[in-house]
Amino acid sequence: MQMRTNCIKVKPLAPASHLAKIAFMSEIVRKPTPMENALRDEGVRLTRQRRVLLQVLADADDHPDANELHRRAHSIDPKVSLATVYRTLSVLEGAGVIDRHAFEGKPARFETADRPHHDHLIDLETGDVVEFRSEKIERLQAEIAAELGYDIVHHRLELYGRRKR
Amino acid sequence: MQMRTNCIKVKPLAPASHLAKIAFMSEIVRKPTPMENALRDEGVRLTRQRRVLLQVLADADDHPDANELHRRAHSIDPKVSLATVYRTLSVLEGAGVIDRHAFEGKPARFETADRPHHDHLIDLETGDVVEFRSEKIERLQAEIAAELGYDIVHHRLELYGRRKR
DNA sequence: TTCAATGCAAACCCTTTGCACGGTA
DNA sequence: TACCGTGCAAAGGGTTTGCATTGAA
Repeated sequence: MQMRTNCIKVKPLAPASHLAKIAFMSEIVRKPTPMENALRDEGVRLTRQRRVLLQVLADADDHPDANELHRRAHSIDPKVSLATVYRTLSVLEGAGVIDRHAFEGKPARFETADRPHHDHLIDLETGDVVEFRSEKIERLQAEIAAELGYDIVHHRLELYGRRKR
Repeated sequence: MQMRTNCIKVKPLAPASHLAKIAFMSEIVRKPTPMENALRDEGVRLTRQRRVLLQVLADADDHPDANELHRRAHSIDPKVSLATVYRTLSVLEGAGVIDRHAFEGKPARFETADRPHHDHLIDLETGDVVEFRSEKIERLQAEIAAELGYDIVHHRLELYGRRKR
């Protein structure tokens, strides 16, 4: 999801032997992503670890958990620890740039919050997550809460199912 | 919730000094509750600990967690351990006589499954749980899952809110 | 009498935290 | 340079499990 392809500005046709140097340069000239800006707005430092995690999150389209995010980040840069992944995830959640989902008592799974609100259907066999959105359900939820005398702060709707065959 | 008052058959006006004996007798003559029958149908033994937990669950109307259930059961009979509470809760869940809810990554909370399906609104300030049911939402959920090519096995709808004032 | 169920404590899993060091602003 | 963020390992909270013992059937 979300094209974060590469805004990396590199001379085309650079010889392979210069890759390391180019990668280093790209760190400098790349324009800040929306998530990076959000972090800056939070007044927190933009460390190498956080940049890597941001990258991994932007590339993910499968709602990974903290462990999986660490695995991916660590494979890009071994200097990313699991503790930092957790700490950064909290910061990002606080900044509103990612959403945390606690499906069925399982470890929390994360996704970037760059798309409009939606709910989830979880495939019980594969763990796959399908996203959907229903205006009608959203409206009904608000009505119900109002009737019960509450203001909704947030809500969760999860469907657990098996693929029809 | 649910009247489990007492099907205990005891001579009325029994002197207080005989309470212990009467309690013992009531164990014998009390007719089995639906939950006890469900356990028997599962082919598991009906131990003292399980009877106590069943009792506590039947009396609860506040969606207690395992720890709280243990506290209550233990105050009735100190010979109920937390491990047994967890083990029995699993058995009961398997037998379909209780429902387990994992609200917001918090410890699981339980309720008897003797009433029709309903969803929950959680008061973010007090942790109170309000139950509700919406046929419309139920129907919409089924439609959505079908459109996505899935059969719903179960679902969760939780509203998190703050009391209006 | 048998073997499922128990209590206890240790183990588990996910997540958070204390501390001394390291790197961003 | 200041001090926030880090890695590491230890601690935390909820839940499960191995094992010898108990007790329901």
